[in-house]
Amino acid sequence: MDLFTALADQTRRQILEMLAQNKELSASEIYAHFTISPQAISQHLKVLREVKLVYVERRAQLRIYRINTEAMIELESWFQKMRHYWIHRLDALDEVLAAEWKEIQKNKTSEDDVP
Amino acid sequence: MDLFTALADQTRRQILEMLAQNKELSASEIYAHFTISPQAISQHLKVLREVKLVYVERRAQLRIYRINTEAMIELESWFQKMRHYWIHRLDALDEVLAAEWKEIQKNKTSEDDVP
DNA sequence: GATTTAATTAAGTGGTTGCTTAATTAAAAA
DNA sequence: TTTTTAATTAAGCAACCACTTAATTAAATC
Repeated sequence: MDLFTALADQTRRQILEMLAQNKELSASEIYAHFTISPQAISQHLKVLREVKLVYVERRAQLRIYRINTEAMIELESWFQKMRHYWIHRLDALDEVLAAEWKEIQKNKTSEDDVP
Repeated sequence: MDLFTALADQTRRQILEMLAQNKELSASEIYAHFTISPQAISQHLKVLREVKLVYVERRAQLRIYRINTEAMIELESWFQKMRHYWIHRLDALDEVLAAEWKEIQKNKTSEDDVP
């Protein structure tokens, strides 16, 4: 089970999205958002723990989960590497820059408003 | 089969890496780099076609493959969205920026040498 | 037309996966 | 101490997945 495989499942992606938006969540808080069984969620959380996309802290009977942002950045770095590859293909420079520019503009306007 | 699921397999990631570095490759050129059977590679290429991570052109008996960079950018945008989430959590701002800064510096030094 | 080349599709299979229900463990509350 | 709460682990299963070999399709070459 590697990082990319862990991301293949939509439920797990949704869990990560929740954890990206919240400092920490207990297992109960996480599975309250799903219709599938708590045991199924627990299995997904186990996968995420094993690939270190999340951390868990035992707090009495609570299991508190947090996202590992460094692992997320590591995943993202693969896409940056890929972009680097095709950007540095001289044959594709013009068309690639145009497509990227369009996408970067779309994302950049919301990312620059860091307080 | 969605974009993330297509990326779960290492062989498919390797195919995409090859296509990111080359304008186009025939199926034969692709599977020449692997020890698994050509039929297995063909099945992986089919997955990549179905989720539109690659394009294929019939050129006589050749099947010429190219990467769809826009789909790659779409995938990457999910990570950008996730980063946006945790950056905008006020509780995590300090520690997150530190981890990100370290990673961005690592990637930025190689990405700025666009010719 | 027969043979070769390029590639895909078909069929089969052992292992994995995402779900379920059942059972267990750990801690708090009564 | 018993009951409740929180969560995980165990067991089961149908569907899926990544591989294989076999067969087929399409185009070029002889």
